[in-house]
Amino acid sequence: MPATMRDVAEKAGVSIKTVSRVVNKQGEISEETRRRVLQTIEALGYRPSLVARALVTQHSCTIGLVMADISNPFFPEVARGVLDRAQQAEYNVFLCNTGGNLQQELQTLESLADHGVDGIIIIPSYDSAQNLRTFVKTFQPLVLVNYQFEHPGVSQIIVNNEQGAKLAVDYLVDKGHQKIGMLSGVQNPSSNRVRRILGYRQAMKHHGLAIADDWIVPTRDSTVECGHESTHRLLSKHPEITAVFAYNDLLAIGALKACQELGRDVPDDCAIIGFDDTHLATIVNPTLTSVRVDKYNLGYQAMNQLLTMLQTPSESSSPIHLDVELTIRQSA
Amino acid sequence: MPATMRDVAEKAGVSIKTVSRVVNKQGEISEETRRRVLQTIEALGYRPSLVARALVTQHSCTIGLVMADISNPFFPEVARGVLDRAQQAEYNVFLCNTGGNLQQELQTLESLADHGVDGIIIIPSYDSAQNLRTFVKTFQPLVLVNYQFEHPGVSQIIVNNEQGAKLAVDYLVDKGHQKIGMLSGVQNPSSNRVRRILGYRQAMKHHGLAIADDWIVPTRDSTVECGHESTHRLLSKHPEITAVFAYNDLLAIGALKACQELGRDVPDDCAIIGFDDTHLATIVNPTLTSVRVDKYNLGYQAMNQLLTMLQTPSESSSPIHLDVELTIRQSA
DNA sequence: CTGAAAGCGCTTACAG
DNA sequence: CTGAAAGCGCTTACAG
Repeated sequence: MPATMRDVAEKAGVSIKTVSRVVNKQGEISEETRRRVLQTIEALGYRPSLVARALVTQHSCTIGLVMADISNPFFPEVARGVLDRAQQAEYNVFLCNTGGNLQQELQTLESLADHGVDGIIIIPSYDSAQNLRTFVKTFQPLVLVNYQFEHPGVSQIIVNNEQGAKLAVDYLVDKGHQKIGMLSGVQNPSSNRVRRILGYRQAMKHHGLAIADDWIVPTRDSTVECGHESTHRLLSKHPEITAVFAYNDLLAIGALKACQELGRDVPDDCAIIGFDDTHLATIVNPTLTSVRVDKYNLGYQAMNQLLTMLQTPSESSSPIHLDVELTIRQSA
Repeated sequence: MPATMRDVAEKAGVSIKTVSRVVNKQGEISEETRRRVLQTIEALGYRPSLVARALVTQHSCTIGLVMADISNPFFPEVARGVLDRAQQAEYNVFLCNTGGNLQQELQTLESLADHGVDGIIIIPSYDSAQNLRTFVKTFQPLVLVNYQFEHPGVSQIIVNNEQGAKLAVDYLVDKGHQKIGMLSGVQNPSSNRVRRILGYRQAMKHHGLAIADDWIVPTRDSTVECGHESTHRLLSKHPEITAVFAYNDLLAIGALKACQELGRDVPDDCAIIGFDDTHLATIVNPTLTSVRVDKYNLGYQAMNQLLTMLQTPSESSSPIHLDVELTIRQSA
């Protein structure tokens, strides 16, 4: 049985309240009492129970981090950013993996609330809107990563997707490409997806370049396999295309494979650019040029924003946009 | 302010205790009262506070998961296994990332104890022994992943490293290789490392094959770059080597690059086998043959073992060994 | 089948 | 500078 505050108080011959004051460094205390209490704490190896404290302060120093799939190389970096910032502030973090299942997502959120977390950071799925609407009624504050959803008590950290697509297209055009295809990812209305497509369209337009409708190919999934298949189809049907901009690195890596099989040299016969700049980009051959998202910072800023909201609950922030850059490697 | 048990009791016109009984499905209750209480709970959107419950039951339904680096592709899979099993049992999981820093590891462990977790799963660093000895005195139960440390209240889940090395060597020998080098990873006494080297030595011996001392090359780090450099040196100094067994996939991928630069075809001029079978193995070209570790299951079994210990605290288990297999792809 | 009392380990006003 | 009382939201014996 670990020692309690009462144990310390009895052994030191003071009241519980005095021990509490020493532990929390609040109020004036005679130096002598303080020392004696501190010694007793040391001797008994006393540590305050955060559970008991949480019950009375309604403040647990814990938060929840909810995402679809920690196995996806994008997420661990975000998690690390959250964890590092949380640790600085002496918060502990519950990690929850929903597997992209909406029902489980809602259960998870409620379970976190039951555990008394002070706030939640969530990277929603494209179709989480209903869950968020339901949940935000009973729980705040919330920080959303890469998700458009305005609500009091809710903050958003969003990657500048349009800028990323624009950087990719500008670079390709600068290299002399005019017929640029896009692997646009799973056909859903995720704002990540919509905005990357939008950025691509706008950039092309800005350069006075036309886009054939079927240069933009949605994929069944955002995997290497799908990138591979889709690129095969795209380049067979439209051999005039000399560059491919992919929704993410996995699709881009699939495109790399397809070009190899089609005997098209990368980047000379076909340039390829990915998105996210995961660690996979440096491992493939040729290495992948990719739009770099500072995933660690995404998590770090999300936690930082949550801490701000925890301090000043009134805080109603407009979305924070995170800039991206283009990391140039061999594939383009 | 969320509704409390007292709110429900008052509104339903019963005692707090009766509400508690309904919520916890314990004791006999007249069907009519039960229904009325349930209705009130629904109406008020009441959810029991797990914090309050934890304080009295000394049982929080939370555990801690401690690791060095969630960014390393090995760990997210383990985490997923832990999370899935935890969720089945309605446990929530605190994730802690130590960055391999021993001081932070200890602080993290103590912070988890302060938060009242029921148990902890830790993937220790090679030099965590002192921390574990200190911490286990005040906190149990503990489950260690891939770490040798016998103690009451401590269980271990360990990958069968020797078997993995043996599978790799057996396969290479079967393919006609006799001079097999090894990239043995960072020179530290981690049991993973020691046992993979041991397995390699034993398997070679078993086939009657000699090993020159400098066929086993430690690396500065376990990264692609180090695998790259080390393989360059190894193959320049010992061109007779026709196969390389690497401590992990990253080193093996570095070896792949080195062979390419040296003009040695993989697998014909030099076969390469990695360890862990991370998702990187399928992405490189040629794809990497690797000793498959069921990382998800490693986490799943760890959580399972922790749950067992939580139910029967006496449980003093011997280490659980997880078998591995060889996933054959193009590199060997 | 239901309830009043005590207590989990702390902190928060309120006194002195 | 220090303490006694009440209470955070529950559960655990103990009664009836």
